[in-house]
Amino acid sequence: MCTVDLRLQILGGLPFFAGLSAQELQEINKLFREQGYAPGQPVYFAGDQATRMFVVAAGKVKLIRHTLSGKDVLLDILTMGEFFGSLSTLPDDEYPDTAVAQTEVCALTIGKEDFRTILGHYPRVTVKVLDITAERLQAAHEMMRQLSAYSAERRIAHTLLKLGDKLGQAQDVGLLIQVPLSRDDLAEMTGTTPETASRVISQFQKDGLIQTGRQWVAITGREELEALIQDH
Amino acid sequence: MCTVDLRLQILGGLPFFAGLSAQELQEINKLFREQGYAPGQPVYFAGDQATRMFVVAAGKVKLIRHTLSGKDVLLDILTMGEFFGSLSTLPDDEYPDTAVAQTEVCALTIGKEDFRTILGHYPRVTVKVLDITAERLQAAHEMMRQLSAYSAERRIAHTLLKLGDKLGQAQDVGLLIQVPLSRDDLAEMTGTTPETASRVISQFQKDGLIQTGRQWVAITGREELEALIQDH
DNA sequence: CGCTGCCTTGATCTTCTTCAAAACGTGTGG
DNA sequence: CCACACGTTTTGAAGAAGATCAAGGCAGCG
Repeated sequence: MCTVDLRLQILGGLPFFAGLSAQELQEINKLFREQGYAPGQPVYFAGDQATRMFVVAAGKVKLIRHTLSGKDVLLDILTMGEFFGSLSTLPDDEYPDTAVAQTEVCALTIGKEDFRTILGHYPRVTVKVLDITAERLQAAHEMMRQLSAYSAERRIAHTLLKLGDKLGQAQDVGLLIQVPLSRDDLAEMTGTTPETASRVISQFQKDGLIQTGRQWVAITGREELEALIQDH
Repeated sequence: MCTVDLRLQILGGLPFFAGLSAQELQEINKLFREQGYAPGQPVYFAGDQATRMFVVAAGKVKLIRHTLSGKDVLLDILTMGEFFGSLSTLPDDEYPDTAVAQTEVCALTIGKEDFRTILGHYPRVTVKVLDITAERLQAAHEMMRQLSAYSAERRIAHTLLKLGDKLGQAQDVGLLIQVPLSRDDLAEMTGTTPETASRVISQFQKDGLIQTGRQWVAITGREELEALIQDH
C-alpha cells in the first residue's frame, strides 16, 4: 500500500525531518515499519500500552478521547505528514486517547525508544518536534477558549473554517472538506450533540453559507462564516 | 527580591536544567534577567511582541486568554519552577495569551534567541522541554474533554482537586489551596459564570466537602469530591 | 462609619440537550 | 430494476442546565 518511494518521500517531507540528508533519511527509514488500516479500524485504544509513534503517510486519522458517559470528544483529524501516538520520549505508560482510521490509511510507525535515539542523534529534529508540539498546545488552548465562551453556532462555524483550511479542496460547489464528515463527528469536535449540529448546519445551508449532504460539507460563503465568528 | 543564591537554586531545580553541572548553570544564569511583579500586575499582554521566556522563581502567575465578549478563560496557574511565555524557538510574533501576577512574583526571564542557543547547546534540555510541553498538551486535551462532556458541578470538583494537588497545603481546616482564588477565577477556569461557581461551591460546603471564604477554598472531603467526578 | 469589592441568593429567560419520530439516501438482494 | 432495510439526517416538542439580571449581605479598609 505504501511504496518504498512513498515512504522516503513522506519521511523527507515531514516537518521535523526536513533538512536531513538522503542518507540520514535512509537510516531513519529503516527504523520505521509500515501499516495499513481500513476505514473505521482503530490504530490503538486509549489505555493501551503506549509504545509507538505514528506518522500518517496517506489517508485521515481521527484522535478521540472517550468519556465515561459514552459521549466522545474528537480532538483532531490528522492528515498526510502528521504524527500522533507516543511522540514524547516519556516512558509514559498509556495512550491517553484512541486513534481511528477515518479513511483508508497507510501509517509509518516507529518504536518510541528508536524515536528517542533519533532525537538524541539529531538535536535539530528535537527542536522541530518541540515547535510542532508547542503549536498544538496553542491550538488546544484556543479550543478551550471556544468551548468556554462561544455558542454552539460559533464553534461550528469556526470548526468548519478550520477544517476547510486544513483539508479543503476547491470544487465547483465551493471549498469541499475532504473527509467523510458526519454530524456525529462535527458534534464531537464542537462539544455539542448531533441534533444541534444538524440544526446549525441546516440554518447555514438556508443562509447560503454552505452546501451539505450525507457525510460531507462544502463551504460556499467563507466571508459570511468568518463574520459570524467575529460579530457580537 | 530574588537573591543570587535563589536564582541558581531555582534554575538548578528546573525540570529541564536538572542534571547540568554547577558551572553550566552559572553560564546559563548569566543569560537570565530578573523581574518583580506586584499582585495583579501584568507580565505581558496577549498580542504583545513575543520575545522572552519566563520562569516563576517565587509566587503565582495566571495565564489568561481573552475573548471578544469580555469573558476570559483562565488557562493555567503557574508556580515556582514553571515556565511560560515564548518557550518555543519559533519566530512566533505574538503572545497568544496574557500573563498576570496573582501574588507577589519574582520571575527570571531570558530572550528567546538566548534560549534557542541553550537548546542547541544542550540537546537533553530540549528533550526535557519537549516532554513538559507534551504533558501540557495532554492536560489541555483533558480539559477539552471536561468542557465538552461534563457538567459545571463536575468540572468545578475536578478543578478543585487539581488545584489541591498542585498548590495545596495541609492545614487544620483541610487541604488549603494556596492561591487567592476568587469565584471569578474559578468560573474562568471551569468555563462557567461566577454565579454558577458560587452556587456549586455553596452546595459543596453544605455537603461538608470543602470549606470556603473570601478568596480561598480548602478541601475537607477529598474522597467525596473524587466520587462526584466518577459517578453517573 | 460608610465605602468598595466580593460573595450569595433568587427569579427569569435563553440555549442546548434529550427523547421521539419521520424523512431521506444508499446499498443490497430479490 | 425495483423494493426493502439500514444508517444517517432532519425536525419537533419537552425538559434541564446554566446564563443573565437584579438585589441584598458581608467582609475589609480608609
